[in-house]
Amino acid sequence: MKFTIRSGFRFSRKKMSDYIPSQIEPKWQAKWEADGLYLADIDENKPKHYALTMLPYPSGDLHIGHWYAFTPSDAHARFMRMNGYNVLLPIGFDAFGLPAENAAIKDGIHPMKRTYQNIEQMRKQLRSMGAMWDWRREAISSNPEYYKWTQWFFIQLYKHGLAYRKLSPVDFCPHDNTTLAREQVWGEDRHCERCGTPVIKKNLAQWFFKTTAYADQLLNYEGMDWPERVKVLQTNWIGRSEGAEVNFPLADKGSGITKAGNQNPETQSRITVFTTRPDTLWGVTFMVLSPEHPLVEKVTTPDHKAEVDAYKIQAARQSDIDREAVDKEKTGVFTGGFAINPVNGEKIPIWISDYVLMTYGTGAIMAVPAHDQRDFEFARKFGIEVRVVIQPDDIPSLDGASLPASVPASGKMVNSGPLTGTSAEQAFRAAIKYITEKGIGKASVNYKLRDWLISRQRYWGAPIPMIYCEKDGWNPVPNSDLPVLLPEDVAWKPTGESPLKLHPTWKNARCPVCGDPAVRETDTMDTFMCSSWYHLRYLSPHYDQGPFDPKEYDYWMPVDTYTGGIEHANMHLIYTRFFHKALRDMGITEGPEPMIQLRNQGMVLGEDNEKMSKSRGNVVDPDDLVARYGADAVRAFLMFFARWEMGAPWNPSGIDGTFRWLRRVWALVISTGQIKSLGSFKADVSDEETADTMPSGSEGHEENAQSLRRHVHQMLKRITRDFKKFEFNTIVSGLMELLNEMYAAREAGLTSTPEWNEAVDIYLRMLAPVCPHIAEELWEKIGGKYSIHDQPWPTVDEDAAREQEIVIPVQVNGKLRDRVVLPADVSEEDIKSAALASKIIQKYLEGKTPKKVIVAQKKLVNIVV
RNA sequence: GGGGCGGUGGCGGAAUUGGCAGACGCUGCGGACUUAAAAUCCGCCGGUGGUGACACCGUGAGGGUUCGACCCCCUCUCGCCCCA
Repeated sequence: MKFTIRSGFRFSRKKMSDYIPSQIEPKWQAKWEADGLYLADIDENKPKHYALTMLPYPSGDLHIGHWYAFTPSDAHARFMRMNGYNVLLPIGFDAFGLPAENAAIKDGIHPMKRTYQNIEQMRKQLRSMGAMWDWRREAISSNPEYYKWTQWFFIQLYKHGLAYRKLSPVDFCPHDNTTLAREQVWGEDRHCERCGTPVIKKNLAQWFFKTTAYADQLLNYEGMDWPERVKVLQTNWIGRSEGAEVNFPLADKGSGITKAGNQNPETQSRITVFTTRPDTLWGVTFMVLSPEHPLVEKVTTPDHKAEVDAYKIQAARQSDIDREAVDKEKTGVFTGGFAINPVNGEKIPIWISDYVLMTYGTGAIMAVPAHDQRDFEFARKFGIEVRVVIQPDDIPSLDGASLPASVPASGKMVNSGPLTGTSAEQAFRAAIKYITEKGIGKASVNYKLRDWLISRQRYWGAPIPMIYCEKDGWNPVPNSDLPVLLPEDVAWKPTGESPLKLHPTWKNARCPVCGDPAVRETDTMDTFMCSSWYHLRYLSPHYDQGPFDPKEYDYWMPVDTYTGGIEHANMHLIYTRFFHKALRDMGITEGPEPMIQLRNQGMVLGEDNEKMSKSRGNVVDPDDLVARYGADAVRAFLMFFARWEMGAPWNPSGIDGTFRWLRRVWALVISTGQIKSLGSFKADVSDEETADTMPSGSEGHEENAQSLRRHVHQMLKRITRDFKKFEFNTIVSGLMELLNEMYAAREAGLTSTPEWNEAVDIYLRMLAPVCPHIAEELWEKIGGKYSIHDQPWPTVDEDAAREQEIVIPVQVNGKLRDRVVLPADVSEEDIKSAALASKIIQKYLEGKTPKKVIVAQKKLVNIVV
């Protein structure tokens, strides 16, 4: 059953081996592994490249999203490897965390058992990707050898004054009597996920890291090749604003029903506010405290107590986002108390409202309704005076009583004591100077960034290594006692309390200072703590003299390329930067930043354009795809089907095209490259022997061979550029395009030329990072030296890539009318005359003399008539 | 309300950043091969008019700058994300 196609090329389909990924992929994966092909060891003779992808959580099933994150990152790492870098691409697991524990509460399987089962399963799935991970460096954050150092870092932060304990409000379910993590609070009414009871805020003593101490440093992105939008997200999240703190004394210090307790009488008799607009101090007509503010009790008069208490309960149930929404109807109650405006001595009422958050600034505001929209709405709703202190230049004199909305803050100051008459811009500085001199306030910088709350009332995390003694207070566990191991014999009663707290003996310890009986902290650490330093643990996951081997650190750090989802911009990526800077100040790490280059991938959505989820039934299973199309096709399709940083909805039939492409690659190389060893031509074409070795043929034949070579080198240039830019979709489309050219070249009978051999050679090397298995297999089949992944990236021959002829589009009045073909070295003058000489162009000119002829380099001619 | 990103054929997306819009792929249509189907191969595929060469229109809408705008500027609009 033989057949012939036009070129005279003959083959028997029965004899030709088909492209069957399942026959080649596991084979090569096993060989690469056995040969240690991807093990990355320190090599001072090569430039290093540390390629890092965000640490996956071992959910137990590899998601298409993992493939989307990992395989292009792997392709880029492979590209760097072929470019002569000693590349480290590690992998591991962010193995602590809530899901395993919640599942345990449901079905009784121990989180540890489940986690390690999941890891086993995911290792298998990950291996099917054919990525170049160095598995020796696998790090698992729930291993004691890992979390020992997580705890050690906690202690270092504590010793350097960057970890502290304080009361903080958390979401609390009054029915289950437990605190809840943010993701356990559901719905608009914010109810408990387990019992449906609306949650309240409750103050609990918890551990914090002083991220705010590094707020200004975190705003500096010097030398960081990070996407602009991530920097913007972080800048907004850190939210630096300059302003002033101003003290408002209480009008009647004796009144109120508080038990002042042991609190400082000074701070008990005044309200401190943070304002970004100290210039509007004379326009203050009331004050608002957050319902949780400690002074609320003190300022509230007995006749307002019932109302205030009721409001506090209601406010505690809402989320901060709901509370601050500008378009939300304002609510609040009057406390009955008054404060004194320190700049003019006026007595102003103190209200409470949920639009003031305890977590921003000081939890209290001075309200200037004329120049702040939220204050304005509040004042109008409750009939409070609106007083204009800034008169915009272009509007007639404003009257607070009739103002329809707050007015923007530029113009001249009015009704503002010493500031009256100055411009609003100058008034900002003048006001700060004034309050500083009078001793009623000072310049201040406020950040939206808060200190990082790391306590979790949970079992499956690294125990916080602190011990409390009645006599000596809180002290860190001595280094020699690290790690503080998690007990395995824990009860899974869904009490909501930390199982560590309920364990009969675990919390009992000796005070490291006096040796008396003491108790351990039973909370565990936020898993973001584990992921803040995993890039360091990868360097030496079993090292026991410290968190990492300094030799490895010196060689590999910093991370050169970090890839992952943009959703981590405000959490993980800020925490890890903070961590690095804190460690640097302790002399543990070096350099300003842990990760030089960051690239984000988007998200693969379901066919229905929705986020993939089991409940929606739109989940794409990568294992099924691999079984059907092979890992190479899945990899290539994920790189091809969308712009990587954008992501896109899944297209179920698109992968067919990618598979067809690989089959065409296979068929072409098998049928034409079978063949001789590569000895007959140098992949490295720099020694230019191609012209001599070319078989004699017709002129056209030679021309076609040159044209093939030109296409190959032009594409090599494009693909090299696109790899550097992480533009994977055009890498794959470029490879498809070049394959089409090669099919045409085969039709033209070029398969026995050196140019053809070079084309196949370069093609496979360009394919190798994208589809490592098929490239390796075909490389072997054409007699290439194992492994293709040890081959250098091909070099562009600029001369070969250069066009001999150029096609110049010619426009008349901006409309394309003709094209002229000219030698590549033509002068602009000749382009002009050729364009004008064109018959078609002549027709459009209708004998008129052009007003202007624009020759845009060698790109285009535009004739204006 | 503020900030960011985006809107290009039936679909995903290209366009070397101001110079031929729609590369590459999917879907669809037509053809070859086949007893037939699958697979494969070849061709067509933004819209309107025309048998046709061709003409006009066309990158969310409107305006501007420019010889020339998917690209730069202004106004608006829709979608997604972040912060309020």
